[in-house]
Amino acid sequence: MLPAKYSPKNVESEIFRFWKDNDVYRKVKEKGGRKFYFVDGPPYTTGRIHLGTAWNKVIKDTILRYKRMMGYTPTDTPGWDMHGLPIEVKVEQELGFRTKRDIESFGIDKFIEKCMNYALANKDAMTEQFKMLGVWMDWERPYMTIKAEYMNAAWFAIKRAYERGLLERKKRVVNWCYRCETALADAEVEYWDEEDPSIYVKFPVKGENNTYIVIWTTTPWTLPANMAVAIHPSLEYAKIRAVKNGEVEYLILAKELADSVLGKGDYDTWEVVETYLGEDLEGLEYEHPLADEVPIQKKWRHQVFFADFVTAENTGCVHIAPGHGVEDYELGAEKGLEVFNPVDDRGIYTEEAGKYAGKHVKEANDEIIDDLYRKDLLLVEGRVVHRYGHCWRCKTPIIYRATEQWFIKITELKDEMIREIDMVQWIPEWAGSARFKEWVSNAKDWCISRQRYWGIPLPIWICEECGKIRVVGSIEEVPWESDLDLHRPKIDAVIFDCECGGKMKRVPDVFDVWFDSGVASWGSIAYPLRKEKFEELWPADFITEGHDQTRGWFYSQLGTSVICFDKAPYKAVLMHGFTLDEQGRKMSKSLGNVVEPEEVVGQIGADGFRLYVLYSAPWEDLRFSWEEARNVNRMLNIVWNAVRFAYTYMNLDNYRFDGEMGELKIEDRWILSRLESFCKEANDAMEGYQIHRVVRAFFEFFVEDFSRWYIQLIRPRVWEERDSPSKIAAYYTMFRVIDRTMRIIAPFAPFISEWFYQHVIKRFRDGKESIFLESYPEPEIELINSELEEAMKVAKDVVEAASNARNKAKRKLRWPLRELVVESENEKVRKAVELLEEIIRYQCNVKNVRVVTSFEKEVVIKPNYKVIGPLLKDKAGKFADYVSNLKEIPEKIEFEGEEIDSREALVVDYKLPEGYEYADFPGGFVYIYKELDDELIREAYARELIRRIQEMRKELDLDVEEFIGTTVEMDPELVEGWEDYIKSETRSEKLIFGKAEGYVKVWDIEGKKVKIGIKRMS
RNA sequence: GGGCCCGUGGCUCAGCCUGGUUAGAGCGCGCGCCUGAUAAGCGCGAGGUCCGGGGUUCGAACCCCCGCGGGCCCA
Repeated sequence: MLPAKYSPKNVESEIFRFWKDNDVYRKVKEKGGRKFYFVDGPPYTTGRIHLGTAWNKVIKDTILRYKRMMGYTPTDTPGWDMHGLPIEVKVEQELGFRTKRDIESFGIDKFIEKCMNYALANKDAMTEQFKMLGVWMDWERPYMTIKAEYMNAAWFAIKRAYERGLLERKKRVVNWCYRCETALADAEVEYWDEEDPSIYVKFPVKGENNTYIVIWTTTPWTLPANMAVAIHPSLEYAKIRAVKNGEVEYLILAKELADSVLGKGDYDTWEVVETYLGEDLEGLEYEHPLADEVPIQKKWRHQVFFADFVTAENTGCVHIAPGHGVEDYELGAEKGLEVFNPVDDRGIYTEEAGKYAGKHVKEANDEIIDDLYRKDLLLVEGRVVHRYGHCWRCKTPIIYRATEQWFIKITELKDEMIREIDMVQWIPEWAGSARFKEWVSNAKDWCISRQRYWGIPLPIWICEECGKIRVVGSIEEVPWESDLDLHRPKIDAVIFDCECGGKMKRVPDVFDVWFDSGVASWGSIAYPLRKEKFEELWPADFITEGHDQTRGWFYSQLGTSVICFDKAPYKAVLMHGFTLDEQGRKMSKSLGNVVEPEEVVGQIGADGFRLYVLYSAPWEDLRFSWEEARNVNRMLNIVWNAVRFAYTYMNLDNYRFDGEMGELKIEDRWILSRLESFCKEANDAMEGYQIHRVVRAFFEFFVEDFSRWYIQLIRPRVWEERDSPSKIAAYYTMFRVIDRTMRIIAPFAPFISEWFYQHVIKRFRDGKESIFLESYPEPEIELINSELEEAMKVAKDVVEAASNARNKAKRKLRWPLRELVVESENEKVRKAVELLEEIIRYQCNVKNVRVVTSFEKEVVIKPNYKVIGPLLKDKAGKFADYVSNLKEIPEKIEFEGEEIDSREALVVDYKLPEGYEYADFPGGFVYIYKELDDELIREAYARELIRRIQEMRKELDLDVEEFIGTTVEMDPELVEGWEDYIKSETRSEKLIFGKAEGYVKVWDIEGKKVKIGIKRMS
């Protein structure tokens, strides 16, 4: 016997042990087959997996297992993204560090060691979590971004970029984190709402008294670096005469914005005295508002320029600081402005900032506002809530700073990248054609340098004497012994001799971590250090990641790959969604709505977890719901029960699956057809990576068709004689269904399918060591009989309708009825009912089934009181009289001068011949004859009796085959003629009407007291 | 301001690409039923302006356009 209840825990621990003890994973891998290059997007080694990463790996594992069963040997090297700021920040926190100086004095070597150990420990912890989900990857041999052979892949790429003229060192405004003291890529900036100062500042126009250009800013700290004002050439500007406390001043700003701006200040009156287009203002000079505080500003001329990016917002005049803004910088470059940046790495003003030197920019805001106020250059001061960028790891607000950085000129590669996007199969299609293309076409040059420690060192050496650059493209050009010794500070000690006789030193920067993972498609197979695999496999056949990777890994890989090979590194990309909580919110610690994968697995098992996450469309966000997760578990329980049913009887009969079909009955042919239809659906869906369709089809087939319908139909057949051809057919059919279905669903639910393979499938036929050494079933199309499938649908509908009619007639199913009539004008329906008449008769518990095109019933038209009541009030009664004379529904009703919609006001009922009840179904109507005669009642009583004896047998915990003696205290006439039936159904050797003996219970059958006694015979 | 996605009973979601009976499922709710797969299971019922508005079409949840609401990303 199989365990009565499905216990995921027991199933999983047994299978884990089985796989481990027998080294199954290795055997499956060694089976060999066609190549399939899968690249794992490396999760960052945070130490814990969350629902999203768990979902991600489950999708991957399902695809890999499917591919293996399809005869491929997919690469299944898991990856780990191990460098970067997040780990540095963690280690810094652990050590209580606040700045880079703390790290330097602690020792970079020791710091790096800490980071490495931290990353490695996290990797190990996460590996265990992934294993728990049943993910079969080569955990012993992962690829890691910290390995020399991997770092080599990044060096190779940067060298290629350099050779192609795509690597550039330039001063640019970058996102800067002053806590981490490093540049950040756009992808590393996270936006959320924050409150900042919002100030309107008056810039004095040169040579004119009391005349000002008005600008607006949320970053007062950038004003010391102001170099210009930008306006839009075709926007209308105005000079406003404004009066405050009797004093007059003139303000220049966009005309349409004047009232709203002036209204904020404390002016008494104002009026437009002059208007001009932006272009008339070009070249207008002004004095820097903080020229006294920042003396160096007196060196430069300040004037007004055009810029297209100016919009009619705020004042229409934009403060330009080329050292602190991307657009500012670009405008500055165009107009030849100085890139003035008086802020250092830590966000502290340098000496150049004059009076503000030594202050932190965020602290200087207030002082600058005060100074402006004191000088009467502050029109108004307020606060504003707006979206502002933050360092995505340490959450510090970023600032913009012009610094020297290393860039990849993505802008020159865009066309090629976009062309390559079209060569890739995207699932869903819009992930590539819309979302990713949009991102790439807006991409800017990629800043790849970081002023940090824990990362792949930039392999760029510069001569201190002549400035010559050497980009190293292979680790073989530098001394290295072990896997892990290419990090800082060791690599910093490598010095080359320059042709000029000078010394070449390495640029101290490390790579942006996105560059690390960007080279995964060859780094993971150690190219170019080793070449064979690359030549055989590249590019990847398939990758899958969440939609956040549009700007992440999909992008970084495409960029590096186009640089190195002019080609996309992947052929197919499945983009999946995000996991959210039930309300659709992000899961976060602060909201307290985080659900841990272990928690889910603990409740419903790994198979349950997997099927739950694979149940909905992968590209949609997944709102996690415990309710739904448990529901999947319930369905698995039905699967368990269905298999257990089959097993129980096949086992009892020592069944052997040898291809002998016996005599297949129509329901057998039906479920075998459905099996192949399901199999076809699964195969088709998997080819298009429509994973959820397989899971849905599986439950539909196995729970709905096999368990709820087929097994109900064949229950009597498993009690037939051992060599009965009909029973053999049932066994053959059930076995085939289970065998094939388990193999189809194995990639999705590996534990339960392996368990059934070991305990059920191999019990009745020879097999392989593991289900994963079997091949994935391909549909046998010739067994599909769509007409029969259609017909069975009709039969099911009829049975449902009959059940409905019984409900109305208050006739429970145990009570047999004389007749069931199906009324339909549809030829297909009639044929189906005739074909499956026996099934309908048995399922509906009726003696006779009849099909007619038209049943003798009378149409009765009644008023719909719900509608006409409120409408006609006291006239409703009169209306009812009027309606009672109608023979058919008229199009329109004119009643007492009112026009009434007949569809709303009338309801149709049918008057049936005496004794019938009806219900409708999609093909027509079903009628049952509900009257009982003595013969039916005797049968009904017999069944009532049987049912109770069965329950008593169970209460005594009797074996199914055990014989009993039964004594019943009731009028024997009630079941006359059914004695043998009762005896055989209940395995009673004797049935005596007399004093109840043995295990005795008193029952109430339809109001009659009946005492039943049973006892064991042996 | 831009791009993408989403909006279907109280809840979670299929269906939409490829238009075609009366729009489905599960959960929840109400009423029943069944029972040697059984601390399960099954049926029936109530509950839907398929976000709104226009268009294309003989026909739109589905295709197109314009809105509204939500999410993500970008500015």
